[in-house]
Amino acid sequence: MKREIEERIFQMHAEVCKCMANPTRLKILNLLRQQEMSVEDLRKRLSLNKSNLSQHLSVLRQRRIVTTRRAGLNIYYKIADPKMTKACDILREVLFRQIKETQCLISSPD
Amino acid sequence: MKREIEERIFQMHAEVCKCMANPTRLKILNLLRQQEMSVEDLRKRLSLNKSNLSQHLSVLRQRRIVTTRRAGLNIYYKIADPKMTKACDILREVLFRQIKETQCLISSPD
DNA sequence: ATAGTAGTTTCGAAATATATAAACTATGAA
DNA sequence: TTCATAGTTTATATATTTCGAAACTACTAT
Repeated sequence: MKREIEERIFQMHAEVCKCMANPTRLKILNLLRQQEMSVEDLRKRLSLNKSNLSQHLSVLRQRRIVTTRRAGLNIYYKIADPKMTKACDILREVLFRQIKETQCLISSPD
Repeated sequence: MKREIEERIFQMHAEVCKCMANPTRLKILNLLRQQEMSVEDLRKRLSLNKSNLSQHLSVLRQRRIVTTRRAGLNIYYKIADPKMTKACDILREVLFRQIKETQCLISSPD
C-alpha cells in the first residue's frame, strides 16, 4: 500500500474514532443501538437542546456512522453499520477491565 | 445503575475513545500490535520528535491503553489489553466499508 | 563527578471541538 | 398563505488538543 494512502487511512480511522470520543455522541449511539429514533425522541431522552444535538448528529452523519430517513416532520436516525456498536462494546470491555483493576469509578482516575 | 455513575462511564468511555482519535496514536498502536518497542524505536519508525512522541505515549499510558517497562536506558511500551487492538480492527472494517461505498480514499470525503 | 543517551515534563502558540443563541429551512395543517 | 413543529446551520465565545522548543529526570559509562 502506498505510503500516502496509508497516511490517509490513519487519518480517516482517527476521524471515525473522534465520532465516538464524546460522551453525548456515545449516549446517542447507545440509544440508537436497538431502534431508530427521531431527533425529537433523542432530544427528550438526552435533555439536550435541539441545536447542540443536531450538531452532534451532524458529526455522526458526516462520517456515515448513522443514516437518516425523513417521515413527515420527523427525521429518523439509525446506526449505519452494526460493527460500530460492536466496536463500542469492546471498548467498554476495555474500560470495565480498567475500572476493575483501579477502582476508579467514583473518584477521578488521574 | 445509578444515573451519576452511568454518566461517569460515558465520560470514561469517551476518554478511551479519545486515545484512539489521533492518527499518530493509531500508528503507535499499530506498531505495538505484535511486539513491544522502545520510545527510540517508535521515534525512528514514525519520524517524530521525542517530545511529541512522549506526549502521545503519555496519553496512552494515562488511560492504561499501554504499559511500560524500563530496561537500562530504554523504556519499552506494549499494548495493555489485546481487546484494544480488536476494537481498532473492527473500526477499520467500518472504515473500509465506507471507503468501498463512497470511493473517497484519494479525495476528501466531505 | 562529568558526560552522553533515553525519555518526560512544562510552556506557550496555533488549531480543533464544544456549547449556546439566533437565524434559517422543510414539512404539514388550517 | 400563514402558522406551528421539527430540524439544520451559522456565529461566536470558551475549552481542549496538538505541536515544537527548552528544561528537566533517569540511567550508564568513564
